[in-house]
Amino acid sequence: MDDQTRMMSGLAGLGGLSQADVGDPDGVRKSLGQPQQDIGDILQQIMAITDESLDEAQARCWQEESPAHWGGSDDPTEGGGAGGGTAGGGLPLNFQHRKHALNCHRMKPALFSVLCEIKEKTVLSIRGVQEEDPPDPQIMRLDNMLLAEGVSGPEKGGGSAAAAAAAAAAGGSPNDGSIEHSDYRAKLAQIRQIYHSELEKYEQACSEFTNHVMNLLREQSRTRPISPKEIERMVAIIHRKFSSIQMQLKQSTCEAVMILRSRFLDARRKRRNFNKQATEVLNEYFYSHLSNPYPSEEAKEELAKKCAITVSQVSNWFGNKRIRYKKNIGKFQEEANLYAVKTAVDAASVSAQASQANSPATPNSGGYPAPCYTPDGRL
DNA sequence: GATTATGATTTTCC
DNA sequence: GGAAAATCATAATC
Repeated sequence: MDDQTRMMSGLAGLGGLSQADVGDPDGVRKSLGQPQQDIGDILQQIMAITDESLDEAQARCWQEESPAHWGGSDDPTEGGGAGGGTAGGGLPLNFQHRKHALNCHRMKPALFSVLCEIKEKTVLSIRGVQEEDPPDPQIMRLDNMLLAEGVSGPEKGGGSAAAAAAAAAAGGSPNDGSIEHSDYRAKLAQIRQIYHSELEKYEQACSEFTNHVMNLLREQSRTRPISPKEIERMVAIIHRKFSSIQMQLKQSTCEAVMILRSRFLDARRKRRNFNKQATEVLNEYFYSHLSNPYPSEEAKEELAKKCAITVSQVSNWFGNKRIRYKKNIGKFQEEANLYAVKTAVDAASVSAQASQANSPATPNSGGYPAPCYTPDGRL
């Protein structure tokens, strides 16, 4: 059954109602001029009003209607009949009257529901497919990032968690209490504040605009068929528009956090010398394994634990030490002698077996360490 | 303030 | 991918 047939059959069903069923408010009788208004005529009236623009209607009514008809109206919404015969909006009274009569008609909701149904199944059904968008992955990424950085969601002490993570990543202690750390927190809190303030503004504007549009559509739904579903769709469209603005805000915030974070990490590059004990442990290992100063992963972990530094710091230290020793053996000779003696003393105090266990590769224990190169030119 | 020492990063090589 | 080599950046020393 096509829409037109369905509409007509629906209307035919409505037409079968008795006058008592339909009712007949006085206003309608007066305005339509017939005690038993045919349903088709009502439909025609509706179509006439809804199809034509206000300007067209106004122009037509001004031409068609004689001034004698402009006398007055029982429509309280009109501006009264005296002095000119037009309603508040400048529309002829007849036009206003007819509209009001239709609004009051008991059949209007049924007719409008049929029209809404037709409308729903034609134009809106096409849009409906496009409107069911999945959540935007970009927004999800931005949201996750803002959440992780402590900008959105519950406050993490001004982003101290992120700062701690950044500090840990840089190999430093998160409890440094450095100036950079507090600066980072303060600036992140500032970004957070601006973000929330702007977000609130957007949400408020969105809410206000949505309400405005909803009221407008509800008002218009008195004179043209607008289903609640259509209003919902319109609201969804508005929300999508505002969410695209929100995405820009989120992007800007993410960029600001990234810049701040990179500055913070740069600041963390400020190196701090390892403490004396850590340097001693590392040097001891280096000079006692001078023939093969390449600690295994296990040895690195052990050294890192002993020195309270990270494994990568141990790797860095050995990398630097190897290259610098190789470049200037003479300069390091004294230091090498010192640690050789120390190692010898230590070795004497512990069992030879323990000494072996401590040195997976053949250690240069005892004697003066001398540079030793591997065939490929390495130490 | 210049110099040196040293931890970290980047580039290059195998 | 790991190590060497070069380089950067800052702490420490004079």
